[in-house]
Amino acid sequence: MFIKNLPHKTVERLSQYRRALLMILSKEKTHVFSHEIAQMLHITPVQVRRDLMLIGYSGNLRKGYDIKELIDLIGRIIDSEKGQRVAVVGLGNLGKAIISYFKGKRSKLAIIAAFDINPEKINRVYDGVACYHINQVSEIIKQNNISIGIISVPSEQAPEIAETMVLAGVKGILNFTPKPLNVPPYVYLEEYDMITSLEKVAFFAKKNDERFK
Amino acid sequence: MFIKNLPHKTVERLSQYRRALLMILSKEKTHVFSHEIAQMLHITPVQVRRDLMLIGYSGNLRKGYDIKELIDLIGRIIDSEKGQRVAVVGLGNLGKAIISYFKGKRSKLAIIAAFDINPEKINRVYDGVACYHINQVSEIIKQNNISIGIISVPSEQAPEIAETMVLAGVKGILNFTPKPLNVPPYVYLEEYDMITSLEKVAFFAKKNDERFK
DNA sequence: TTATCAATGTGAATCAATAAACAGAAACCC
DNA sequence: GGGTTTCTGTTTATTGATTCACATTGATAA
Repeated sequence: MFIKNLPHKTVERLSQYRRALLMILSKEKTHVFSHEIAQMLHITPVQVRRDLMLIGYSGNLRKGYDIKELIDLIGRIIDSEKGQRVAVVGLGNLGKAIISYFKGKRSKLAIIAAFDINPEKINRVYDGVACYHINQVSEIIKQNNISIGIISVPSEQAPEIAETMVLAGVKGILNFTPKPLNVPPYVYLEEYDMITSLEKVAFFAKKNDERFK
Repeated sequence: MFIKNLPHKTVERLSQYRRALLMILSKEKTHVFSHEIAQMLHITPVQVRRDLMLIGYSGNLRKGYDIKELIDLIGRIIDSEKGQRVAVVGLGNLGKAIISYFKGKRSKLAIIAAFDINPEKINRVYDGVACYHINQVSEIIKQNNISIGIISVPSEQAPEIAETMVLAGVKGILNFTPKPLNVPPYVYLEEYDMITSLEKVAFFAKKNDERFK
């Protein structure tokens, strides 16, 4: 499946649509309206329809969208056909949280290795994921054809880990440290900065507080 | 300090500018150029200057911006004068990670309480933060005038916790569960969805992989 | 069978964010 | 002291994302 230049925000929402649809799939409904999807995610129905238009999916007038078909289609667009493997570097609280949040969620996207520097963690298995020493990152990534790396080490170590990962061949990095990273253009980088998010919430909370009486 | 309608993205970057500036403050430089800030965060110098323009800060031509002054000004804009208190509900791996990431970072924004349902955690102190039973959320929030809540419980419980928090008077919520929440307009809500982020990275990683041969 | 209704699909308009372009001024150099 | 360089500050243009407005159409009901 190949669609040119899907907007970033649309990709995010497709992931969310799929999750929401999987949740209602059981409920013996076969179809769903754009306004129902919209309500689940607190967005507008137009937004939903536009996104579906972008991926070329048509609903039935008056019946809505076929849930199963849509889940399938989203999968064919955002998943990689032959699957993608993921490694988590840094198995502190955050690393563990990521693994357990993600466990068993997507068959096409699997966390298959973790790395840490703490000897007590190495050669153990957490939630089904084996942990190796951090100096094996390159080796394990190459061996297992891992294409995505998650960085959850202390900030100072992030740039070095990123470089190792890039050299070992990952194609995407999700960085949980507040350290901005530098990667070549053929590697997709997503920064995920908890501290900034919290300060942002604090700012707008304060602002709302002033505005609403 | 009061500036009308700062764009969301600018607020995020201000938080990042401050962090970056605090890091170079030691290095006995007193001034910094827009292109230096830009380089640290991998954005363009124009972006930096525009943001600073929006908060009404002027640099010295040829010398750049006074680091100390700028840190101060950002503080006066994004921090609340009398400080804001934060509670974390759900002290699993993620909750702990948040607390330790945040520890000692900002004096005006302090995590002062955590909540869990596990008796082993209750009445203990993690990284300086006391943990209470989850049914005390409302009470403790009111008592301590906590204005910001972080939700890191399992998804199913998120809506209930959010409602409790809102009723107890929080003004902002940072939601780490993938469950979209419904809050009144006077409460600022930020959704922070790790699974979507990872799927997004996977999508663009795949796409890059196809594009760059 | 015709009118009405309730949904989709989409061009055009609006809004938000980023980048480009450039005027202006302090410092520097000769 | 005049010219050049290098930076800021801001206006304008561009790009990206969302919303509006409405044409269209299948189902339903009178």
